[in-house]
Amino acid sequence: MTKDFLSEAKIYSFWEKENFFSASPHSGKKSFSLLIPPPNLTGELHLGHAMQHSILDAIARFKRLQGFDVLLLPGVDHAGIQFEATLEKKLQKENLSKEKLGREKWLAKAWEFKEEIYKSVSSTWRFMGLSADWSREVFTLDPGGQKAVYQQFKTYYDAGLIYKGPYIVQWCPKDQTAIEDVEVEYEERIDKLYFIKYSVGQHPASGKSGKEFIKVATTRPETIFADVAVAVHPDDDRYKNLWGLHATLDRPGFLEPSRSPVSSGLPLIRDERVDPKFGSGALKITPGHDFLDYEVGRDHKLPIINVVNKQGRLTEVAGKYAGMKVSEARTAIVKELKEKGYLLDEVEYIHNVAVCERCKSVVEPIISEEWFVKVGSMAKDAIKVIKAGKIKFLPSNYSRILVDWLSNIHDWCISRSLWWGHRIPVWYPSTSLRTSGPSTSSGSNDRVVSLESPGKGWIQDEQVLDTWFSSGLWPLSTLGWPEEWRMENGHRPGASGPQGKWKIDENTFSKYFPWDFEISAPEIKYLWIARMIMISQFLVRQIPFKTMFFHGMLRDLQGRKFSKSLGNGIEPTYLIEKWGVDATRMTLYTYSIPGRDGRVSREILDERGKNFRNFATKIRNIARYVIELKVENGKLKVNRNEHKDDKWIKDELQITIERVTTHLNDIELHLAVDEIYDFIWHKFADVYVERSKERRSDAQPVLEYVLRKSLILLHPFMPFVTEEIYQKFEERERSIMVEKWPSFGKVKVKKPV
RNA sequence: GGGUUCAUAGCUCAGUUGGUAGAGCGUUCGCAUCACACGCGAAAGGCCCCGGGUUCGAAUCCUGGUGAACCCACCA
Repeated sequence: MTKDFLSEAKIYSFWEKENFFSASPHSGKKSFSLLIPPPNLTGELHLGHAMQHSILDAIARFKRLQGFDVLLLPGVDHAGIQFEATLEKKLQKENLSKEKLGREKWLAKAWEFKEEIYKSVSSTWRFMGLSADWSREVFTLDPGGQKAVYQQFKTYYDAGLIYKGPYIVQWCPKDQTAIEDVEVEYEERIDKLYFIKYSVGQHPASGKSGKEFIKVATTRPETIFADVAVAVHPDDDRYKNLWGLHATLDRPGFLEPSRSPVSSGLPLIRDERVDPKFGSGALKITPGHDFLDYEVGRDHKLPIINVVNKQGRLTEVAGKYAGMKVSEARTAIVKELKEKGYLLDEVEYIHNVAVCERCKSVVEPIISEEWFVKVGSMAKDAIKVIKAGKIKFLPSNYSRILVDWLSNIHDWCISRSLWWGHRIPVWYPSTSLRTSGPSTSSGSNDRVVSLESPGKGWIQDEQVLDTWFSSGLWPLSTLGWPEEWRMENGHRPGASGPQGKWKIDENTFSKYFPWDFEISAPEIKYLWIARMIMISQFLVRQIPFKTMFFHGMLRDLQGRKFSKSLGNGIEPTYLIEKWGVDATRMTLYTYSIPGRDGRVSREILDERGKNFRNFATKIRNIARYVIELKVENGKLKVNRNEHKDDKWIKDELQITIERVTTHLNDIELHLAVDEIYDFIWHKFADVYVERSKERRSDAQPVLEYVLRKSLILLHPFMPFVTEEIYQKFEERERSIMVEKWPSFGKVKVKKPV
């Protein structure tokens, strides 16, 4: 760490001590609220976070200087799946596991681990100069958050929007949980496409089975035990002769007797969703393990058979293959098919395989009992407010992108088989089945929705809620909803009001909600942004935020996302340690163009970092020059006849103030940075300061004036250098943070004191 | 398959209502000038992807190509 670091830390603690970051709900000032997207508790903050936080902080500081009562609210997200995966790795090293510890002990470990990670996140925030109101800092699993999430669940439940039911879900055998479509990635892989002989069984016309057979193409021969039909396209002439005969089909004979309930006599069905051009045009229908098949099966009222369990192993349905892993079973079954002559053909086949976004293991479509929210009507309301232009999106085309997605929305699967999260607030009498799972179909009449146990003999649902269920509530829960909200609607909170860090203040909710500004990476526009809009609209009939800013993604030079597995990540601390916080922030602003991705490498970032580090030095030197004479001349004469240079620099300053202000209002920070940089270096320093040397004392008042305004203009972007210089330069003010943002009307040179 | 975005100096990119191109880094030349060598002064470098259209005039608007990237859906 360099010297600069220490002084930055000193400045930061000075600001904190002076309470400059706190919002003041009771002040008469107009409010401006910014909500920090809660980072996932999985480790260090990355470059994208650093950019997000720098943008938020610049706007917060700008608004504060403009005289607003600014609320910049920090918090972190528990990030269920990701957190558990990170913790699991850590526990493995200690030779521990979820199974060994059990739920209670594991949760204690988890909270310890949370604190550990949190410390690093929190220190990075302070390090970057984030002027957040730490007194209001929140965590999704805090008591207040629990209460808010419960209220959300209860509201949906009472409105009849929540149901539990069997559903085909993407199941991650490694993370042992259902994951959402949006959490699934597709990897291109080369696999084999197998053509298997299904013989025509009972031939109703002749009464006996003939030698006829049809070829069925599949990439997953191991699910053959869960077949319940074979489907062809209705117009496919190749199979016309079989329809009229009500033929049934048998799978390869050696597979019997398996314990499959449907072991032979598969019906031949016709369905338009079958692509006659693919493979042989005949598709085996396996509703338990394929999304398309699930739908086809449902529409044809076919049974569902599970042949793959949640551990990714075959069930007893598979007879002698039971217990084998999917991949092992596939090899073994193909071998036997080949030996017995049922494998008609196999070809290499490139296709997309669904993998878990986080752990990259192949996900299994599986039937599971899960909780859902019917979001259809909520989505419609969200579409309405978006279409009405109530929310300003940057870039603007995101409003249509979100509307498109909301228009085709499916019910939201909100249950996850994890421990880290908000446990589903549903209780069952201990006599009934309590776990969610494939075989469970507990009666719905005897369950109770409650945050606390309804009493002895009740057992809580084992699952937790999807992380996004609480993240989607973030704009509300951070401001004390539902207690605060009810208060303002005439209800006093009961004795069981929120505790912990959550502040309840009667003015908070109405003053800061809806949020003035929210920022996000585009990749979570559906997971998070769309849901916040739906949820706010449903629960409080208001939009969650007025301006929604989507920054671009920082990528590597090949355009790839930064990821741990690729090892192409660049930590913000790399830049900070090399060039300082202010320069790092400036570098990041040059990439903060709405919706536009940036390609970076260490070398490229270093170029800019170095440049802005030099810029910081430049300003220090300008200040040194200006201050030199200031000390000598306590009093300065105002020159009556304005020199042409003075007039020029003041005009240039006016233009710069106007442009920087406009660009900040439009959230075009890269342009604002450009303007201020160009003005300070190439106009003020290169021209005015140079020329002032010939008329030094005459120019002094203007030098001081321009420097003072420049520092204020630059402060939102480079908070530390500007404060450092300001402290040396001004004696009467406490901090640059309590200065006034310059206006760009007609400004006269202030009479120097 | 559906959608979005991008194509500007050697590199990474700006360019806000259409009016003969800008930054940073790099390159070349000169300078230890008393705020600053993390600097100062100067210079080279671009049919603004290609074709067509609108216009007095287009990097900027429309259309068609070509190339690149991303998002969504997903084929057994």
